[in-house]
Amino acid sequence: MTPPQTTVLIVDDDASVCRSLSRLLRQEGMSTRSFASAEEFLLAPAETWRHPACMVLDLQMPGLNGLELQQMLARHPASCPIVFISGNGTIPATVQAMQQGAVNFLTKPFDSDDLLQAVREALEQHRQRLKTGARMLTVTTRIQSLTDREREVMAWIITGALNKQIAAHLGIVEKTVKVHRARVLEKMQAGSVADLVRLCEVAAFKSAV
Amino acid sequence: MTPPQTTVLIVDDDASVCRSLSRLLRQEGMSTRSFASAEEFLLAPAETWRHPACMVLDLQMPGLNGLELQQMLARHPASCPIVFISGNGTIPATVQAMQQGAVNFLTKPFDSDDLLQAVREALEQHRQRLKTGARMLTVTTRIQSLTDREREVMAWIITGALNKQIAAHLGIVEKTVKVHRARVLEKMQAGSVADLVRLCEVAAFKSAV
DNA sequence: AGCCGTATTGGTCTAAGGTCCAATAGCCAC
DNA sequence: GTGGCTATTGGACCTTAGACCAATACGGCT
Repeated sequence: MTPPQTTVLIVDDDASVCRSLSRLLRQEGMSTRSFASAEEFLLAPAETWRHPACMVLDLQMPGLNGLELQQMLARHPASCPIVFISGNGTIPATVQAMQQGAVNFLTKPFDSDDLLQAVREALEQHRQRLKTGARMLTVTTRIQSLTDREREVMAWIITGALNKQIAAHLGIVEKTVKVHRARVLEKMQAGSVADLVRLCEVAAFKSAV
Repeated sequence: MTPPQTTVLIVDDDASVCRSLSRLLRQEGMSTRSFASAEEFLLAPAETWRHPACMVLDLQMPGLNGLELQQMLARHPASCPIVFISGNGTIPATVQAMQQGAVNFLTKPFDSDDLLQAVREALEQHRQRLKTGARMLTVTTRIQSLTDREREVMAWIITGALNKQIAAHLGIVEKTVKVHRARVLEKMQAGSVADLVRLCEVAAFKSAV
């Protein structure tokens, strides 16, 4: 009962591994997509890992290896969790992979159930990431819709400063601050200062001080 | 130039490993304490890992092994980061150790520099944990100093509710809410509602709704 | 019984926030 | 230049919040 649009991306230079993995995962209702190398994967459109997805990544491959690909993807904010598989992996490689956020590191031949469990966990992680990412996006979008002045005022509001104090800091009249304040709450879709503070937290918007 | 009171706890059944590790770390200005087994470690007072500290833990030991000890310590909120060392560790063991939060997993014989680097990273992690832990403690202490009613009112305040609305929810008069509100801000040492919201965030104090 | 902490309510007064209204000035683009 | 966006200010009016004072009621503790 895996939800729709659940996709697992398989990167392995061994075509037979890709095939068998693909078969296994499709039996579980997941769709798959295989790549014979890291380079081939990188050429795929970013759209590919938009939906709840994860990767099953081989450690040793000609060209870019799994760890290098992982590093490249780590830079990307919306990259998907990785389950490593390896024929003859080493402990240092395992450590590095895990330190960089891999969900699991399985050695070939691996147990089907182990892989399935790891993939499910990875998918769950990705679902969470997408959720928090989406929330952050909506908030940052709202922040960008503010004018510079409004952002400035907001920075002071979330410090708990009074309108009078904000006015003094900005060299303007209290009345103007009120106007900005009202517009900030409106644009940010915050019903109160408390809401505004929480919104700024999720977007990591820091105050002036 | 390691700061004072930096302690590394070594748990290894091989006395020679304890000795050489101890010598290495002391040369770097850290104090050490060795334990021949997990059981011996557990008998030590919790005070031992109060200060910036970390553990160097052997995977294979008679009695409780390293992973089991790690699991037991994971339950403890103020446990210290762990650097694993192992003579003949496996990849599955490495994965488990890392999934449970280990800083690193080194194989014997390991490079002194690698170990030192891992230990330094572990100490840094512990420092951070202590810091956030201390902050959380002060906040939860303040929350505990509130009366039940005050906590109730605070829960509504951080939703952004007006005094009048809070009064309606609690079936009391607005005036009373004002009194509670003032006392909450005072006891929580929050200069404003914005501060209060942030304090509640770090203590994971959730509102009623 | 008397004291203390807690919860509750009352009043008054000041300061601050929010909501209408309307207006001016600078800047950029069509 | 005209129109639109932005920043700014003004006023009137109402709602809230906060600070000061004081009071009652209940329960636990000495």
